[in-house]
Amino acid sequence: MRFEPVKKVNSYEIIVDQIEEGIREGRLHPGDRLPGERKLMETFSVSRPTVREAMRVLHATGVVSSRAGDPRGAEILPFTPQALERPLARMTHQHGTTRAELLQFRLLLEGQASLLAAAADPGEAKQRISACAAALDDLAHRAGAAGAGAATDLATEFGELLSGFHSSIRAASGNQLLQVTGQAVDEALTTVARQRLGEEEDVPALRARLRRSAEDAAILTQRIRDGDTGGARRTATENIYRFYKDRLSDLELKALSPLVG
Amino acid sequence: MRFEPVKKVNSYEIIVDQIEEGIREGRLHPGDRLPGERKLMETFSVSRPTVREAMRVLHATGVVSSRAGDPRGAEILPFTPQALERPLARMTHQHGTTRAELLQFRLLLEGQASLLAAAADPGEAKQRISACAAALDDLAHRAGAAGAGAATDLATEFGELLSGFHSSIRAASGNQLLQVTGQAVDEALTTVARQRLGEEEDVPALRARLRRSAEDAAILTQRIRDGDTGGARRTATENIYRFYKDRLSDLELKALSPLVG
DNA sequence: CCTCGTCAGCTGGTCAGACCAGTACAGGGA
DNA sequence: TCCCTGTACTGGTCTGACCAGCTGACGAGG
Repeated sequence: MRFEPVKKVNSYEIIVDQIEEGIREGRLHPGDRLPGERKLMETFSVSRPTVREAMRVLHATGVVSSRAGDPRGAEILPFTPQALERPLARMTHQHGTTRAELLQFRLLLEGQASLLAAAADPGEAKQRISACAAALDDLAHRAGAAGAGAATDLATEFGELLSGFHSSIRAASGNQLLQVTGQAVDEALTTVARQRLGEEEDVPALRARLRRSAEDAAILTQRIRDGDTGGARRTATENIYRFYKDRLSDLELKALSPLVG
Repeated sequence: MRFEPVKKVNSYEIIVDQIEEGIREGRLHPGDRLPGERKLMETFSVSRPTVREAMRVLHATGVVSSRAGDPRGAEILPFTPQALERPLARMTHQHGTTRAELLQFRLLLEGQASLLAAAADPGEAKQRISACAAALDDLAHRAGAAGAGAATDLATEFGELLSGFHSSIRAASGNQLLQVTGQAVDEALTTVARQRLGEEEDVPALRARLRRSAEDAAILTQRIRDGDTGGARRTATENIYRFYKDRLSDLELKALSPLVG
């Protein structure tokens, strides 16, 4: 006979589980309202602090939102990628995850996202990719012609457009997991690594890089529109690899190289 | 002049942020102990319920663990993949993520993990892959010869070994993000989809599938040991694809096919 | 000397009751 | 009709209390 270790279940966990189960099973939908705390303490037969601890957990994990004074009670929120970012960021910092691993994972995801996007049926999602690529191209021309604006502003706008381009590819892949995970990794990288990358860069170099990225994006877009799955994957990984090539250590590049080509 | 929207920060969030920041910046390490709640309410100048709400959040997200009566206070935990499983599972259920997407994501991750494992230097991690493949082979032979045991027991042991095999590959990839994400998706799939898959299966069919999986694992192991990155990726995806081929709808298979080969 | 049961002093878990600031909404004033 | 205000709630926070459980020290027994 086998025994099981005694696991004590705190009261708040029971409440959290019941509410999350209600959401999972479709009895509670985003936008629905939970009863007030004083009502909940009756239905669960616990005191208000216990109810509050449960609500705190649901609040902190992005399941519900509540405002003081709102007589409609806490609102059930739709899922957000942000819910994944917290643990991802924690893992990155605490678990000894290096920047190289983060980049490697990103390269891997973007490559597969491009492949799936190429395999997907043409439609609105693919048009958004083209629009994002066009916006990048537009910025590249504007920056080259006018030459106005500080380097940091240009770099920021550039980064946002590039991020949006990749986001549109992930969206076109048709896989929400890929989409959300990619977004979380993307933002984690922004937070973690941006300060050490591309800070000290003069304007001409930035413009050159911008032009190159715009061209790369155009090529990748074409591959995806052509439905060239293998080519899209290869182009996406090569683009990102080249993007980082001059600014990473040999050790970090070595981690990325197996995924290229 | 630009104004910012008023964001009300609850007291507990300040405490949570401070503790998480301490962990991020290396002032608090896993295994360290936090002061008791009554001590914390002094240092943060708040009441005990507020401290408790903060501790609840940290407890629920797997950052700390606490037991009643322990005078050493709450313990800071190391990061666990389980922290990602919660939001992943929630996303799967609530955000309309289908089983096809989950499988697609898994196929994608396992393929890339095998590629990276093949690219990695030989070492202890690769030996563990061989050991897991050998264990699968052993079970296949034992099941074929003795024929004892119920089908469910056999299926359970089979599933655990196969899961361990894939886990060892992810570990050998050298990327913790890949490892953790893969594990989370794996377990999410187990929870979500197992009841609808492989339930009604007779023993001979199960044995045949077991033998096939053991052979597949052996081939994949060889590719990884040979350092054949492309071959490892292809073999891994094909194996998983064939594993599911007879038990999924055409629509689901169509989602997987772009990743195969 | 070592082992083991006992017990005090703490811990976290839970409760009851209270006050305050903030919100929604109905009803009265313009 | 519109705006304003009051009211009756809400959640946020605090105080104070009790209980069950753990740890570690102490002392009885070997």
